[in-house]
Amino acid sequence: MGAESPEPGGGPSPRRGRRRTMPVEERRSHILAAALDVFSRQGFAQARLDDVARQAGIAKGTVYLYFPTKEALFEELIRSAVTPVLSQVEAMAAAEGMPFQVFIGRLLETFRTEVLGSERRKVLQLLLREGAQFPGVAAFYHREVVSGGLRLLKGMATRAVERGELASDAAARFPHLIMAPLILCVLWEGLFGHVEPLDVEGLLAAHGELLTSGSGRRP
Amino acid sequence: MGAESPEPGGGPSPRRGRRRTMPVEERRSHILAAALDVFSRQGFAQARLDDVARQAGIAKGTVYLYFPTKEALFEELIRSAVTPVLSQVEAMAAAEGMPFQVFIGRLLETFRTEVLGSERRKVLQLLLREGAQFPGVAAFYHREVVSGGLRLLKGMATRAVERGELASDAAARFPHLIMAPLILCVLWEGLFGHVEPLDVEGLLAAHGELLTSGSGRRP
Amino acid sequence: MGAESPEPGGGPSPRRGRRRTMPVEERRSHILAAALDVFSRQGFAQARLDDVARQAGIAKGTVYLYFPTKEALFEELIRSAVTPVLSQVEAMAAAEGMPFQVFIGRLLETFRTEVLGSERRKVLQLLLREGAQFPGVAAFYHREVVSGGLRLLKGMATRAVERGELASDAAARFPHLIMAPLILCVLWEGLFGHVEPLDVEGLLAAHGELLTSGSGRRP
Amino acid sequence: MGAESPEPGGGPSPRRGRRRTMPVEERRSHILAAALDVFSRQGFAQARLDDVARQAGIAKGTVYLYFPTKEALFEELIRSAVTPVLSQVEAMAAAEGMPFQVFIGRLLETFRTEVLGSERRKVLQLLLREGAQFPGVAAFYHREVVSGGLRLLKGMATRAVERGELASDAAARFPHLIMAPLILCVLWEGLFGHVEPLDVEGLLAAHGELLTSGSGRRP
DNA sequence: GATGAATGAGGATTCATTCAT
DNA sequence: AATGAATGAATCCTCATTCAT
Repeated sequence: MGAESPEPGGGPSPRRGRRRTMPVEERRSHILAAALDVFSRQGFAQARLDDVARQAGIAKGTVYLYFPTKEALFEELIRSAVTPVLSQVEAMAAAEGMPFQVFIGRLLETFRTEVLGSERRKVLQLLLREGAQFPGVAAFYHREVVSGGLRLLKGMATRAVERGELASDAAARFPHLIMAPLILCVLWEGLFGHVEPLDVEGLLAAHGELLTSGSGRRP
Repeated sequence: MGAESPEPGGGPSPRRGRRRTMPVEERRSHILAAALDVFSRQGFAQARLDDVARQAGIAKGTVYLYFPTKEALFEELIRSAVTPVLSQVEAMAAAEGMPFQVFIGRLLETFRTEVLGSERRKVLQLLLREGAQFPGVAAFYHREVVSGGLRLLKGMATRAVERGELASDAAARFPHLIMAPLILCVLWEGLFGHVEPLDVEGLLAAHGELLTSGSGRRP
Repeated sequence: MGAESPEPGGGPSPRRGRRRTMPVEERRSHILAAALDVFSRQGFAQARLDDVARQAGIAKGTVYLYFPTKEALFEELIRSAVTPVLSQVEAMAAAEGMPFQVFIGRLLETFRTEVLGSERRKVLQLLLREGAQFPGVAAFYHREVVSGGLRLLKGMATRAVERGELASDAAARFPHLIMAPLILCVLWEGLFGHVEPLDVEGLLAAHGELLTSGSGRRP
Repeated sequence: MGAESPEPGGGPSPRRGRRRTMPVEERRSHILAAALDVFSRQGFAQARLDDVARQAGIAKGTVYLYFPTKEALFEELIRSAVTPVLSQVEAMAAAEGMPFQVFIGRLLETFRTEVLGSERRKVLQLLLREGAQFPGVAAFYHREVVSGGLRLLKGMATRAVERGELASDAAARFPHLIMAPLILCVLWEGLFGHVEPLDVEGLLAAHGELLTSGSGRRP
């Protein structure tokens, strides 16, 4: 009757959590890193934003100060991890006169250290697993990475064929073939890594061998 | 699975007089087929049992008469789709004296029609996407399919090297390389198929070419 | 590792609640009645669907089998309580030759018993309080009740003026004036009812008096 | 805004040198004005303190320097808008010998310009909509405005009856009847204003006519 | 066996309130 | 005093699972 509040028992209670203010971009990265970890471990749908927050050392609601929805967080995750990879390979490819065999060797090595051996592996796994549910992300990734990457590889392979470094133009026509085993490594690690670890180094070496097996100028 | 349980309510069950709308196994397959379709379109977590039931033309509760949980349904899905594929390739490999190049050609062709061009494609996509969340299923698949498949390919490739059909033993050491582009095709279709369709036939042909490029006895 | 489930601790637990199946329409009404009660006591925004469910004696999720959203529930609430009232007054007005004073008396009496003294009072209170937040509902109510009601009153008042029963055509031009005190009663009950109860009967009688005060044929 | 802050690096704070951007009372009114606008547009529960702050041109936290809770803000809102209205009418009523008809005319006119045509309309709408959720506010409003207002009207009407200016004592017994159409106007504007605008001037004139219809000394 | 209405735990999202700066 | 990032309780809604028929 005389009570002012419509629901006497309700209302938020006092807070206790410690607060740390942090540069916006740094916190953003923290959240993205936590999200990458949680999403890649649990899968997008299974992951709880709560876990992401806890992993990032912040409160649930704080995530929403940086990303409007769970989906947006996922999309940003993929987006933010994209540019660095490609540019590195592009730089590598820019070196004129590099033999195809050397290029492939460096490419595989780069992939091994910069993707398989880093957090980027998780990004790629995430894309491979969840991409079908996020057409926009898949299209973005295709546009920003796949398309350019394949074009670059196609160019290198084509040049190699023209120079007589490659007996077959298979890789020039389908540069996908250069990437396929790399993708396989990423997948294997996620699926069967615990059952039967893969000798990635050996596999990639063998792949390089196969790619350039018919190489050498035929008289 | 649940089909064998006696009347839960007790009392004498007039079991023989009952006519089933459909043989148990047939209904099971219907459910599995529906689940495959729904799961592969929506992803395991996103898929609703309601949709599976509707697609199977039955009531939601009926699914639980055949599979105890959603996860069990998923696991059965993968399990039930496994055996047929392998045996076919094994039969193919059994033919003595078949040149490696021919074997590879048939393998790729079989994969193209029997996997990419069939419902099995969905099974594989599903495994690739969800396998990491189902360690048991992944282990099962590795044990029942991957392991044996790789062993078979390894044997074939090794024989080919011994016969001098292959210049490099790369594929013999890492038969994964034979499968990688096939896996790539399955992935591509799910991820980028709508953005940039893949010339699967061409790619597989190029792959076969590359695999056997150094082949043939050098004079 | 060998566990099948991605999250061993998760998943729903067994249920205990009693279930009662009930004719669909009956259950719908139960929910609407509960919603009316809860919404009118707490206000739409403050009300929890949980409370509505508890009041209806069902589980939270069951509400969603009958109404897609909280808003839809609110809208149905208003919609479902609309038609009966108007038709009753229309029937009353249909009696030819009824003196205006008698009509007004009956109208006020009907409003007192059928609205103020029933659940419809809550519907009206709800509409008055929340209508501004639900333009669709307000428009619906205007179209289905207000508009027709005012037209009816206007007709009656106009006839009364023509017959010389009313000295002033004020009510004929603005039949809203006939309704205003009724609305006031509904508001008062919700706002000040506990502080100072209103003598509704007296007020309505006085209103009727005032409406027809100048009545009687002037020579 | 931030320009006034002293050296953040520490040292003794020269507090006396601080100039406030704005006198406390002025800022309070700004917040109340903003709250009135936001609350009356969105409803109390739906309104966000964030919006109030933005509308007031201050930060969210600043609101809490002036009002302890959202509810307190609402209550102050109603409280602060109360006194001015009543006193004006009281002043008007103080004029001895004013004919009732004239008084009513002025009252309605005052209401039309000072309430319907001003921010006070929003206060009244807010009270009518949310009052039931704030018993304390409703009681306050009843005590400070309604009660006194009705007493005043009752007095005027009673005098008019005694003077023979009114044929009926209906309005003297229930001065609510004088207010009812005014309330209706406020409600209508919020509910149906966009669907069917109300001719407020006409309606109020008709109301005045009706109130005094039997008036004038009968010869 | 088959059904599908009912259940209720779970999780994304909101927002009043706090507090370090 | 003012700020606004951070907090986390609260709640709508979903959907795997159950069970009365």
